[in-house]
Amino acid sequence: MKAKLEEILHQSSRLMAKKAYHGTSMRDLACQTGHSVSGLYNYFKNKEELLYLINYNGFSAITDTLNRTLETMHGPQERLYALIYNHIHYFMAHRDEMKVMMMGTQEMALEKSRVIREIKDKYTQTSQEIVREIYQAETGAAPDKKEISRKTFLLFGMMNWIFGWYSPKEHGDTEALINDVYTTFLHGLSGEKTSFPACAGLFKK
Amino acid sequence: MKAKLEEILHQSSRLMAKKAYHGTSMRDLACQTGHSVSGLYNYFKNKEELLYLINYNGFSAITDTLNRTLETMHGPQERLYALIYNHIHYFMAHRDEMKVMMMGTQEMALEKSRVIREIKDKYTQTSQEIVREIYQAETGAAPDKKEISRKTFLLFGMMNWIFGWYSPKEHGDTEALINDVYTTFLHGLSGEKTSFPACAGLFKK
DNA sequence: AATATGAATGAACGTTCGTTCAGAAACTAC
DNA sequence: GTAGTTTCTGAACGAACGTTCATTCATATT
Repeated sequence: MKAKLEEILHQSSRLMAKKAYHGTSMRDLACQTGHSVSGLYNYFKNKEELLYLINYNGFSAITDTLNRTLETMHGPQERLYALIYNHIHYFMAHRDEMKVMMMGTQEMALEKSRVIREIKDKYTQTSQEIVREIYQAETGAAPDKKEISRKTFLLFGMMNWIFGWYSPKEHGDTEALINDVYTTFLHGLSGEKTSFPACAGLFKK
Repeated sequence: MKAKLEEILHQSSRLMAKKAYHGTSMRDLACQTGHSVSGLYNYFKNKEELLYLINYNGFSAITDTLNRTLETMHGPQERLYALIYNHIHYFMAHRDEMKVMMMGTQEMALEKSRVIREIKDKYTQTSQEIVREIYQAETGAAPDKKEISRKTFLLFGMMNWIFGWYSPKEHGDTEALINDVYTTFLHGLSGEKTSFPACAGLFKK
């Protein structure tokens, strides 16, 4: 009953990860899950709700495990590592769901997309807080709000883009990946600013 | 004539950036461009070709400007900065196109997707070469192929994810963003590896 | 003025879309 | 074995999809 919905959500993620939301038809999904088309509607109200449930379950899971982990960690570096470890490990175990979750909430009803946005905002806020703490701990300087925001999103970029290229065979195991992200971000954060004003002028708009 | 196709491609990017490929209908596009539905077919063979042209023009432009710029730059740091500057500036000026280009080539005919993949592969190769050079220059160590590959993709992640969050008002101007990416990656690359083996055990699978 | 050329159109084609619904099938409880 | 309940299904719905085509329109050439 509940397990069947979970299976439908997973298969739905597999299809939508390949062909996107509008490219995946209810008939495709019925074929993939072994149900009839009409039978699927016993488990959810409509197609749009599928997208919502995948997003809701995914983002809820990732924030829940992070918050539970952070309760026992208080050092800035450990907390940053926990954030990265949690994020990447979740997405490694749910790559199709991840891709669907990256697609945005455009196709959802307004109220549903607001629920998802709130979870994401809270996750972003937690992450920015961790980045702010470690910035202060590493540099001792007063953190600029815009800069913290930018750098947090750069971290997200490194982590979220993984689904587009990573394969263990070609790029090493997950631990190496996590360490690269952690090392890159930590040292990058505390590195002194280096600009190339002379260089920038060389490019024509 | 050619200008009208360019305009159609741009409007197509705008729509597809919002609603994805399958979510954008020929009728939507006709309405957006002011043409009739059938009139659009004077400018391209079919809908799938639209996706191809957006991708081809975009990736061609970005690689062409990069290659032209790299011809006059020989220092590893300058070359890295040029890569980042070129990538981010192009995507800032073509955000909708960028989003479409990130959607992948799943909906294209096989031969067309192969053309796109070849351009992307060459761009990746050039970037990896730059990263390899700077890794050697900064650390003096022999570069591990897998590590270079991973870190190059982390750089791409920081840059490609920008379209999902950046707004000048909230996160500062483009130059600050470019500098953050450059600084983060440069210092992150040469930073010594820091791992948390004790920490990793704290997480349950 | 007549003709040739390419651009643009409305109507229609056959498919496929998400969704519904009356009823069959399967399972429980008495 | 019968009645009640839940699970599932095939057929069908109207709407929207990408694409085609016989025309019309606009412009340029002779």
